[in-house]
Amino acid sequence: MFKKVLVAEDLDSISIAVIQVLEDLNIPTIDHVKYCDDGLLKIKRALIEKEPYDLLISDLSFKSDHRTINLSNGEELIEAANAVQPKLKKIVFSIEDKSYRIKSLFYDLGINAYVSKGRNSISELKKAIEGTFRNEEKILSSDLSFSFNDKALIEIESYDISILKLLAQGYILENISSEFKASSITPNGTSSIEKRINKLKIYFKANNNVHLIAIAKDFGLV
Amino acid sequence: MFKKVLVAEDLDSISIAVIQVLEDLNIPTIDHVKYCDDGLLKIKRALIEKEPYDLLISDLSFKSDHRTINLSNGEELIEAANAVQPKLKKIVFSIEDKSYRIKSLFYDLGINAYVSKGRNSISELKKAIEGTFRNEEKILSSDLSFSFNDKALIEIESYDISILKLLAQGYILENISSEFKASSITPNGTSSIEKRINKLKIYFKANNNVHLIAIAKDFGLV
DNA sequence: AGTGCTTTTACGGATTCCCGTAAGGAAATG
DNA sequence: CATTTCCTTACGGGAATCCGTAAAAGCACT
Repeated sequence: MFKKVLVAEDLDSISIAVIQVLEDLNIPTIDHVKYCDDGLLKIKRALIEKEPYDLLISDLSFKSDHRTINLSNGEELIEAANAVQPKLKKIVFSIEDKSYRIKSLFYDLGINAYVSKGRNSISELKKAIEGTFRNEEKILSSDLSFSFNDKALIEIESYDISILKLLAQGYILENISSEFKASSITPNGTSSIEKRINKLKIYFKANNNVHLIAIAKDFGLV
Repeated sequence: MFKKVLVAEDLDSISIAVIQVLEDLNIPTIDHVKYCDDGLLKIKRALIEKEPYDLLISDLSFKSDHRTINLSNGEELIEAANAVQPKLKKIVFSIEDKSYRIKSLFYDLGINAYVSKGRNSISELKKAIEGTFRNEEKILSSDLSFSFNDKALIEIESYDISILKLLAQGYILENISSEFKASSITPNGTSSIEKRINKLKIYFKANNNVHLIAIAKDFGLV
């Protein structure tokens, strides 16, 4: 079993349970951080001391408070961890259950398992840790209803997300167009962007832009 | 100290910690439900058996799954509980930190304490339980930065929320107007509604309706 | 080059939003 | 009862959207 595990989780009410799982699995070294920045520091230090972590278990969203921080969420922590220790195994333990966001964790950040916080997530977490140790790939907790074969949400790509993000910030078509030109994102004609928004509206069954953004917010796309 | 406490919390990873707090306080009877419906049933049954609960500790958001349910969140559970046992003491333990929503819990649902899930919420929860037992009023966990004297968000009233909700559902001004007429909500002229939306846009510094809804979603108003 | 195909961009009319001004009505004041 | 004030509603012009059509550009293939 794993020898050294790092837990990144801000809510004390949850970290207690996670650590308990790790203790049940007889893992000798268990470290816990409440801020992403501290997590990265610990990973770096462990590498320097030639005693690197075997596994990172991280939440996605972290509350902000008085402290000024560099890494504000689990995605950023994992990305930073990948930069210094690419082979580190990673399990995400979060409330998020939107397939779009979870898929990108596997494809873009190379995580090994995703466990959704739910009514039986402790046993799911245990299974995921064991599966990750046996080098199983793309482990999903069983309460998640989608599979990696679903085509549906893969087609929403980062281009669409960019549009939705700017719309949600109050940009009008023309602003988005010039913003895209400035960032050399194509297509960037107002008309093309308009068409794309139209597709999104059809896809999400939205009556208008306002409705579309409300839905996108619900899906956690922005 | 309290004799009989009910915990309504769906996430197993959190309920473990909450129950541990209650055990530390030597509370003889601790019950735990993962669904709001079950919570109401237990409250009713305890009343019938003449052994009612002293305290309800409830989360706000509950995940939906295969099960069909009547009460879908903590607000509804508390409302239902108030109907059958008005004097029941109530503590809400949730991740929510938007002042608007928290205030309405105190004013509309008469809860005794609100504890925000955070980095030190276990000790905050303990303090809140003790304070509630001593009949202290309107207890807020200390990481929440607002106070009940803030005027700011009180002025957003249910009329505004109705408008925002309908906007988020893709209604145009005219639809909202007729919807309000049908529900006999006044004012209901398109022009008045328009003006009110305008005020909201100024208040939230929104460029347009799309932006406004994005902000409203962030504030948890819809 | 030339052809067919797709993607991108351009344009125009209808609808809706945006925003200022003003008319109409109810309550309050004197 | 007249006047003021506040609230609601009406109206109009300009801006942004919605939605369809068509031209222009890019690309693969021959």
